[in-house]
Amino acid sequence: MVPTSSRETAAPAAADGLGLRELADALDGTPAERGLRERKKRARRLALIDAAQHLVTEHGLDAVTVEMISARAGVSPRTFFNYFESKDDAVLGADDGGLPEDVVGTFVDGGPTGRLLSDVQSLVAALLATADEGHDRVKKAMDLVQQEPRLLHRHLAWLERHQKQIGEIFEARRALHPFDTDTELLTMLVLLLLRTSLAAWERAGYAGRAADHLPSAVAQILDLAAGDVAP
Amino acid sequence: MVPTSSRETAAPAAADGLGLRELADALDGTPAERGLRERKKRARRLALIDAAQHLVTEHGLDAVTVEMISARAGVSPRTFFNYFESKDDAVLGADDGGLPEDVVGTFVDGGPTGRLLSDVQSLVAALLATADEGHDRVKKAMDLVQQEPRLLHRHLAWLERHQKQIGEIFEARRALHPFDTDTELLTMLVLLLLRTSLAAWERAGYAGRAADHLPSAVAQILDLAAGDVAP
DNA sequence: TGAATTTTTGCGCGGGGTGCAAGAATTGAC
DNA sequence: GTCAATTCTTGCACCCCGCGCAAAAATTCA
Repeated sequence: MVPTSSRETAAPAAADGLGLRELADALDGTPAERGLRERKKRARRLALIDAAQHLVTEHGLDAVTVEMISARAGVSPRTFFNYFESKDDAVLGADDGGLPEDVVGTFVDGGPTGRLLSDVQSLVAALLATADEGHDRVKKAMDLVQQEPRLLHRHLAWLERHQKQIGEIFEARRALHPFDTDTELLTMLVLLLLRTSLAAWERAGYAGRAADHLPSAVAQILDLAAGDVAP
Repeated sequence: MVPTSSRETAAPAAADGLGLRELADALDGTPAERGLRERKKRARRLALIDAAQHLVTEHGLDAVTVEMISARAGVSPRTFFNYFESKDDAVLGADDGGLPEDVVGTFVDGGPTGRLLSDVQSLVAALLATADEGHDRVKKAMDLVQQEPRLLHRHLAWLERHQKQIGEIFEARRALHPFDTDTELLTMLVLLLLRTSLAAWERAGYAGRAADHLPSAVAQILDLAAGDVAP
């Protein structure tokens, strides 16, 4: 449940020179985990995601069973459900991550720009930043969503999970810096910006970072509005 | 699969005076169906929706099984799946309906206003109009979505089903009257407007028609944009 | 090394959803 | 009204998802 922030990956990680380092890398590629248990857990999780993504790209979502995935990952089917709530979650490697506290704080305090749309943009940018950490797994997940539209609803599942948090963030800001926009609408706006940015990122062949495509999405909304009020 | 347009309901339907009329009304409330078969089918469908909605409001979504629903509706569990693809569809009474051809035609031809946002608004209004036809069933569905957020993803499921059609509509218009906005973004915008309007309608206690709350949603977007470009 | 804790795994079960073929009901022709 | 064609329902068998439970295996800590 705790957001397994993959910050460690990019961190300096000065050599805590143990012979276990090699094992850790062999298992996973992610160094500097606290213990054998944690490393194995992480390794299994990634193995399951990889297995799921491989199998689905090859045979299609419906032809792949949890049994196949767990077999390919070398664990029992029952164990699969210790790691994921559903097959779809494994395919997408649902990492969550949540919003960083500092970003939330700034937003609630009426920042960073003081303009609501732009500040929502900063929230979405923070969300998209987690996509960049996810290496190829996120990209593969994107491709799979494209290939299997049925997976699209997981975006909403994600929203549902964070709906409350996001709603509270908006309410907190509203209390300090009143605005008229419905919380409902803003929540959907977050989803819209996420989807649009990720789609554009995908169309660009995953060049650069996902958040690079956010400004364009926002600009399109501004254009849309400008074109409507003053044709 | 064919959208069971509820146009017949409003149609003049000159009396094809059979004694069966009473039976039809007893079964359903909707007069003037073509044959016994069609009427029974409609009656069963509505019975299943009512059963599902009743049971779910009473016991919660997860405590209700397809078996219960079909038992309450007086059909076999197997028959349930002749009418709905999933339990959720029955609960929401997924009626679809699709977009009326004339509305689509006008939109593709660059109408009705020539301003993209406003014209998207007309599409959403047409979609919302079908919600008004649905009497209480739609309202109940809305309440249930509120009560069981897990049902929310059916909005997206709906989108998935029509994504292609909607995308094509946008592309068709783009061919005649070029614009820059991503099809992706517009599709999500439709969803955003739908959700926001329905939510507002619900907050208003279902007073008036769902589409009445659409302009406010659009206005909020315009405000958002205006506040961002010129604080 | 041995006890405590965590995790995996096998087992069983309820429920969703589908293909199939038999049988019941509706329809249309006569 | 009767009978054949069509359509629909239903029971049956089946696979898969997802979870609770308890035994067994692995890891941690002393």
